[in-house]
Amino acid sequence: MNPNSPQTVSVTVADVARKAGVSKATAARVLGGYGTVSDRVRDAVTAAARALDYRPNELARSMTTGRSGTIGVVVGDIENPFFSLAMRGITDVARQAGFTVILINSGEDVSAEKAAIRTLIAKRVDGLIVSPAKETDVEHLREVVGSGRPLALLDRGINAFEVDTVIADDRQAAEGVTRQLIALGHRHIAYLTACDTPDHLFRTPGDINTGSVRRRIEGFLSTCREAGLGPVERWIHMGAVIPEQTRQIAERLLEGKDRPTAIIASDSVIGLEVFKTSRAIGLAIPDDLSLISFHDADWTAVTSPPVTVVRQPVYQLGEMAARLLVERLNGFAGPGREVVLQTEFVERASISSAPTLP
Amino acid sequence: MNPNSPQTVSVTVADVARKAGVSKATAARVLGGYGTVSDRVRDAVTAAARALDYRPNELARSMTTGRSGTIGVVVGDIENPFFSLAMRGITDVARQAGFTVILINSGEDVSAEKAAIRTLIAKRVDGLIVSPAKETDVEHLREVVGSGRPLALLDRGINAFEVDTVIADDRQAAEGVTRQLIALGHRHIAYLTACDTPDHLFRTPGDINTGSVRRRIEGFLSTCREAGLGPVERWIHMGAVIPEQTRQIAERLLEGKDRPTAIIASDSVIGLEVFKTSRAIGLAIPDDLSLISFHDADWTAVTSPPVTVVRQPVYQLGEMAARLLVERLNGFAGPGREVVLQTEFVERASISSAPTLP
DNA sequence: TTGAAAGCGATACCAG
DNA sequence: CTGGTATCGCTTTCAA
Repeated sequence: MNPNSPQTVSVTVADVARKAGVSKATAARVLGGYGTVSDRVRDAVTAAARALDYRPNELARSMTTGRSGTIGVVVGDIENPFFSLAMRGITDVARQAGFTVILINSGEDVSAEKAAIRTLIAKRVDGLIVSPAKETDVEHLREVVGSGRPLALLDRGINAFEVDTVIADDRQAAEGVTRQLIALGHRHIAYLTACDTPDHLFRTPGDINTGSVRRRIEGFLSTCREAGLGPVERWIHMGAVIPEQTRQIAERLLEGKDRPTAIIASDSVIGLEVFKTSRAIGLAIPDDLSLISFHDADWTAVTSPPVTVVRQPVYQLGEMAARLLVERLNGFAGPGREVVLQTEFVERASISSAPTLP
Repeated sequence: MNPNSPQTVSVTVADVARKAGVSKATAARVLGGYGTVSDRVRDAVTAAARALDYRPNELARSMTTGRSGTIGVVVGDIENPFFSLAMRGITDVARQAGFTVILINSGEDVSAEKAAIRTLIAKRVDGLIVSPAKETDVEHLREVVGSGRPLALLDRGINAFEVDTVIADDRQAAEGVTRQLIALGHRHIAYLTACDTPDHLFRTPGDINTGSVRRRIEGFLSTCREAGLGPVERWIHMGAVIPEQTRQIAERLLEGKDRPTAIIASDSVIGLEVFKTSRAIGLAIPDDLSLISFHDADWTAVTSPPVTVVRQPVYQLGEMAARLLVERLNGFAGPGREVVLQTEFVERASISSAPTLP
């Protein structure tokens, strides 16, 4: 058969074996690279395989070995630069370790996350990396570990049970920036996040389902309280899910009579929108308003003024999660590990001393 | 068995059948949702499945059906906002159509791309979406269609053989922006791209392996020539792969004696670096230098001045590629289709009349 | 070192 | 409507 002709039906080990004049088992041994075979036979089989353009069927292999060579990844939204960069870290490590990656977006929706995990288990992934949408609803994650598959959590931890977790030191980072703002004389600081509650009101950190954000808010609150500052719970504004909502929140905030002199944005998408809004309103950064954003997105360096940010080691977060998972896949069986990566405070020009308000 | 207990060995149709007191075939029919069964039996099997916490094994299913329910996607770099957004379009369509997505990064390297495709075929993906690193080296893509699997090309076409292709109207877009600059009096316009040749010198569009960029350059060149402008080939600068290289190119260009009065950046990463560099050098945009960038990245709207860009329908590019592929997967067998999506010229404030140079 | 044969977990055809 | 059985392509004992 012409090797270039469209190959409708795939050639199997049996075909190669026949052509090479050996048994199926022997052909499989050289094709699969296991067991021992004589050089003469190896050459014959290899030649036959090449002639027939043999392509191994990984599905069949997985059936018998029980390992699929794939890891499943569930993230909120691959379009988000945070996740796409973390994903790059994951895929790099995975490929190097010989694994392939199946990606599913949850859209930060728990039921979609559950469906995703079901699908991945059905596909018999060897392990999973998940960035859980909610820390309070984790039965499906428990099932994963129950199924015997290793699980690594990305950016958001679940204290409830023992799995490998990789997060950044969000709490300390939040404490640091808050302290900084307070030192500059700010007495009313707003914190904007995409997280939300049914009635859009913040009461306690327990209301926050996203671990990274909850830790930041805890740090923010405790630092404000230590400094004896006002009704800090009311300074936390939720529901900045899409730019339009963020804009509305920012407008209400900045045009109100008791406006904050500083804003902490929980991610770069929010930071960008706050930046735009304050400009639209005519407030000057940093003179009228100080702004600090989490996530060192590329645009933060080119605005006027450039934005002071908390740089998270996003690529490394993904890399480490994959590394921990691969270790498990290779047999490591110790207790769940929690890795906390350091953030970095990048000082630029969007914060200054608090203005003296009327 | 306690349903919460770690389930080391997976339960199969045979187990469910036994528990329900029916044959394997019958249990498989209700579990797989095919064939016909009586209500009584259906209930019994369903109950047994639930009690045993049965999880279907998609691998086994794929073995017999020959369909894996997965599509493979090979992109240059998922970290790049262009690809991550396109990927979002792909995954959205795929999920809705009941497919799952395996993602592999090629790093714009052809040999990695080849390996990726081998892997994906071994995993028996039902179809592939590829953004080919080089248009001149496509034997492996030919093999894909030879294997009987549908293939869709993203952002970069291969005229050589018939597959579905989705691109943007890069050529017209480039013509448009070039015409605009010429109308504003610019007589020396530079084009910066990440594409490269061994000696870093541009000679003909044939040197450009990335289809989208080649088409833009063709449009740029022909428009300049029509206007009777200078040594246009020398206005094309290659090798702006990483920010550092881009900076060097931009510095050399802007500090040279015959400096261009306008720059077209082939993507937003390059545009960002040109913006930074011109500011560092002390050239004012748009008075000293006009800048137009491809890709409407989010930062382009918040700089001072905001940057004029060519907006590409990136999400839709991915969406459409997936849509075409899914159609094939559902049996469509017509000839290869080429879909060209419209770009949009977003006029902001980074271009103006050419300055009168000394 | 090699071969025969038994799975892996589903689907699908053919009888009954 | 239900059951028996061959089959998918590969791995993996177990003997020879």
